[in-house]
Amino acid sequence: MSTDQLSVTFAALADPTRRAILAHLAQGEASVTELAQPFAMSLPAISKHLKVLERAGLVTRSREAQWRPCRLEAEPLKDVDHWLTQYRQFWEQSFDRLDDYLQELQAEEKKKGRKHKT
Amino acid sequence: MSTDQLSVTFAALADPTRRAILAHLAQGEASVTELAQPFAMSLPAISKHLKVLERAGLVTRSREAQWRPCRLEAEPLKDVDHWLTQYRQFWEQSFDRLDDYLQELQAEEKKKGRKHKT
DNA sequence: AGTATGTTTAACCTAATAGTTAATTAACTG
DNA sequence: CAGTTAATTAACTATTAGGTTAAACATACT
Repeated sequence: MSTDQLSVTFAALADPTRRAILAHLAQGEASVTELAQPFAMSLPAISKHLKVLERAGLVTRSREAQWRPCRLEAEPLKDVDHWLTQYRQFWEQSFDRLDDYLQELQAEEKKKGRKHKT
Repeated sequence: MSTDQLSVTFAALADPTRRAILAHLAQGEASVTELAQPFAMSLPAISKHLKVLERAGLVTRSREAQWRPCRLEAEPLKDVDHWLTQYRQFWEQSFDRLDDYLQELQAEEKKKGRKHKT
């Protein structure tokens, strides 16, 4: 796996168990066993998933007696949201065909360029 | 890897080479060799990356002589954007402390519940 | 037909993921 | 101190990811 922040975040999100854990944490803090409860999966497996989320900065943990309460951290998700902005035009253009037209124009340019070279 | 659509999309995005390819395609269609050019990587490697993007629905390809022009498809990114909405409150709440307060309240509830059980 | 260009497939390697069970650590309880 | 609860670590397994080189395939050009 790549080690840049965005790659680590996307990789962490690429698992339904981990996304379900985040959804749970969106309701507030929770302990590891609480988070594990909905899954047909051993506790160590959940522990590993939490470590992945933690490495991605999506979860932080405190200590409280023998519990490690987990808490959602949204910062990496904000980064994903920001990364997405460069593509928003591609699904928001439907009501305004200009961007679409510009894209096709560029595609045409490319095609012509290639043919000249060949 | 999980096979649900969102997992496949996130997994596809979890690689800087593939994200760079998407960024390139945001400028318009491109052939495989054109896409490969910026990378110190063999053509088959790029071909594999494209297959991953294609499986995720982020790229479609047509045929034109011996070229397979690749085109960006934004639909899966739109899905990611939609998935993100359930977390937007967590980074947009800064100017309005109410959500924050509610979250802490919930965390407190959880804590109390646990202590009663134990 | 033969050659050049663009792309994919095959076969292989290495490292990382996602899971398991069993053992260990940590903290509280009686 | 002995026992219980919460969570992690260790050791192992199977699968997948991401890369390589060499060979094959597809189309166009002369």
